[in-house]
Amino acid sequence: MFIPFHSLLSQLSKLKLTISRTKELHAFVIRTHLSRDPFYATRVLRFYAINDDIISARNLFDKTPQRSIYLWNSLIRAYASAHKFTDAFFLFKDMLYSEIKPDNFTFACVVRASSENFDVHSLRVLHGAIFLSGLHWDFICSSQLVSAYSRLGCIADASKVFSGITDPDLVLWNSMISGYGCLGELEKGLELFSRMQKMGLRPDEYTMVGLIKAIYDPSVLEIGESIHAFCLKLGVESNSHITSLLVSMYSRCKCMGLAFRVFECRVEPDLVTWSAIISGTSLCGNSVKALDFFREMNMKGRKADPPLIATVLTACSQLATVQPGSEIHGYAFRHGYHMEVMVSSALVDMYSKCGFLELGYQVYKTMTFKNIVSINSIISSLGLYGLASQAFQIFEKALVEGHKPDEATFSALLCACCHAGLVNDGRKYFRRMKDQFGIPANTEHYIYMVKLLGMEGQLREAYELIVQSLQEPVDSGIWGALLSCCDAHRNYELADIVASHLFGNKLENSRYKIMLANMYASDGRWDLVNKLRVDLESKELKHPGKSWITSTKPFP
DNA sequence: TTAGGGTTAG
Repeated sequence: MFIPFHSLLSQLSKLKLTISRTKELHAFVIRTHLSRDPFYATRVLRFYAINDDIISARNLFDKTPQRSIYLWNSLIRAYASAHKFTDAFFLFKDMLYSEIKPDNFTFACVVRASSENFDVHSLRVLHGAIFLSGLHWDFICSSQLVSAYSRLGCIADASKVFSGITDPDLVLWNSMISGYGCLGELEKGLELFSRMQKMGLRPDEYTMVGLIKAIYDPSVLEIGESIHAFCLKLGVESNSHITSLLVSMYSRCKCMGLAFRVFECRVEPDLVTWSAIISGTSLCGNSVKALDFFREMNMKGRKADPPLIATVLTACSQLATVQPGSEIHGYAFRHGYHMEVMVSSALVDMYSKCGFLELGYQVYKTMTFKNIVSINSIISSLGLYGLASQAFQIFEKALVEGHKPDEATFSALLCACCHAGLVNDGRKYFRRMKDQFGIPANTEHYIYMVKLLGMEGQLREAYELIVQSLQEPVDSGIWGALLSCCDAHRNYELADIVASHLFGNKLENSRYKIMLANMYASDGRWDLVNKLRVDLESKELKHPGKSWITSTKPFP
């Protein structure tokens, strides 16, 4: 039968085919010398890229003497989307030495690649090159710069790029709002949201995604509900991204009633939305119900993919029994997903949290492909069991094998140090993280360090570490950890200093106030205890009578 | 006058 290839050619660059059909078309392209035409060369190259045949794409590129900017950009993009970042950057460098100069789309592509490769250094170099090319006014370049800086947590840089644009378009506003959203900077996101509307721009689903992400906990539930209402007004609530994000948002706000309602409005939820309801339910402490959702999904004939299996395994790891988790292991095996790195890492985590470290270690050992996620999960597991030295060995071996540690690796290592009480090793890893790997310490790292130093009674050192290394306002969790140490060591002098930081930056909450009140009570400072009690009771907190005071000293 | 390329979810 005649294969109507000519009819396929018009949509060649968007065509995803079966392997045999791809081979046929490949043969056709060679037979007809189609790729010698500069226009078709690009289309064919993109066709190869979309069909995961990057080698043919490269061959075609090499054999095309007259390369247009389209051809260059298409191959750079093909490498970047295949996460072959080194190849993408090498090709970009070749381009700089060729007669074709990069345009705004080339820069947008490599900027995105540098952020996906977590490479801040390259990003800054590219930003400089964009500036020198005079492309910093371009919307396509600048929106990508805003997104890339935000993805890497450099929100100040993102904001600087954004403010440099006089009349930003919708995509630029959305990129900036999304950047703030990822960091939970709700106020700033809302401010931009209001400003863009004053400028006459109508928000769209991307805008709403950015805002929903900024709703981090129950204290801002009401704002979340207003954002939800705005989605209804815009008519974007049935968008699958919006649905799944609303489910996650209500779960973070511990408001499962609303999460279920959003979920039920969806006739055919996609896998991401199923995943959101499963992880949300589990996050709110009901892993049994989370597994019921998984069963329901299967009854409806939906087949889970590796990320969804990993989510279900995380729910299983919250249970006291290993049986559901091992059943999911069987499910993954039957569907051929047990060797997927995402699934195996979740299995390691699940088995160790359910009390079967040995089974988790077996899974880890049999993994054919390991990445930093799986390495982090075995380090965490070993740490959890107090086997710090084995965790350290895995870490060193991973370095030798060329793995690049990330912030979660150091969280796992510091956690292992905490469980084993290894203060000096903790200090050492904390230092190496910054000096050797250039990873800035995050809130979690500081909390582990505070706990570790607290164990040895080195409270001053912990305090100095916080004030020297972080800019105000320090995340309240770090001060909270130090406050607990002050309580344990009865260091009321330092507790006062910590309290002044907390109150000075409006970071105090009822938990810290109760902790402080107990310390003041133990210290006999009843005037301060009463002041805090009045404050707590005025906020109608449910702490009847004096029961929140646990001090052993008598209340006068 | 043929081409594509910038912001979203687990």
